[in-house]
Amino acid sequence: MLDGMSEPRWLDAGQQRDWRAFVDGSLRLHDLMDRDLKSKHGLSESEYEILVRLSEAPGHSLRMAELADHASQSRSRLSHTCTRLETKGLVRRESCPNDKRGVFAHLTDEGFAALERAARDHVETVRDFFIDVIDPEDLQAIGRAFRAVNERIAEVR
Amino acid sequence: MLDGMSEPRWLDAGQQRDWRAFVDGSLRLHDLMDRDLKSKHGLSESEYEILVRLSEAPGHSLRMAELADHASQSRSRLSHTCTRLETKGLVRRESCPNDKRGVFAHLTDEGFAALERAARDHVETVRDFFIDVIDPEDLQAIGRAFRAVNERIAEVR
DNA sequence: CGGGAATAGTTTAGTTTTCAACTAGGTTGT
DNA sequence: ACAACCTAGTTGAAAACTAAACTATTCCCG
Repeated sequence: MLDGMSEPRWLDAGQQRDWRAFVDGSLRLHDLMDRDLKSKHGLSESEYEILVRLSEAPGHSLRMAELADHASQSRSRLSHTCTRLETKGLVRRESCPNDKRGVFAHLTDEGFAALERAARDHVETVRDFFIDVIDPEDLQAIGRAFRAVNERIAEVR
Repeated sequence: MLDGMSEPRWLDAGQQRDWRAFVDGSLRLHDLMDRDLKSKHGLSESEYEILVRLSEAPGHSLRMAELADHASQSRSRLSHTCTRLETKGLVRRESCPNDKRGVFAHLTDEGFAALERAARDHVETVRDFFIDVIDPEDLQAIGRAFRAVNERIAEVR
């Protein structure tokens, strides 16, 4: 019975409360991290995230599409952000020899150094507002849960 | 020994993995919810959130500062968003009699109707990509954890 | 009371993000 | 080989967001 009019399956009180806690918490947490990185290192959270992913890639470089994927950003957004990072001298773009459409984003030494400095402070903030206020068991639950969420989202795109 | 040079307390592998799962998951989830609400109802996630909080307030209205707080938005952002919602006819602003600096944001009937329509679809998406893929125990852990995060963040502001 | 500090909210300007259009190179099928 | 289609990435304009300055009111305290 395909029925657009039927009552939706509303969340129960507990589910509602937990979902809301997540929505609020994640908004505030991202906001906090963003301000913190900006004020101390002049990097937005999304710029930071790009540097992190590049630093973990073999040769400190990654194709744009892959990087967009790892950093959970749209390609368009990544293009703009990379332009910014390039003018700051933290990233360099070079075209891919095999596929002439392709572009590699490459973390510069200066970029790596900037990331190292930022990461030291960032990890303290992550601890202070996230890790250290959460029961270790609950942290593992968060890991399990969000890995499942990521898998589910990956299915539809 | 207040020492800016000492090694930071890096996260262990598991903490790192769980923190990352959350960062990615929350970015993708917010992105998904935003697109979903926009395409089906022409509302951004933050507009939706404002309507929700107003709908729960006594008399469907709330002082701007309170609303900003409930919706985890800056006051500036709320002002802009409210202007938009007002031109859409979903919200009305009226000045506060007691405190002449103050402004009440009030959900219009049209706004309430729009929210009801949006909420029906939204809850399905929340289930589909969040509630239904998470073990109920883990969901409760998320609730506990993010309530703690919110409390910690509230301390510093 | 009166003056300085604090609070509520808006506005302006600058930056970032989104959306859709676009360029260009690759792939497939005939 | 070529036409149709797909993929990679960029761009430009519009929309949304941020930060800081600003207006107006209220609070606090000598």
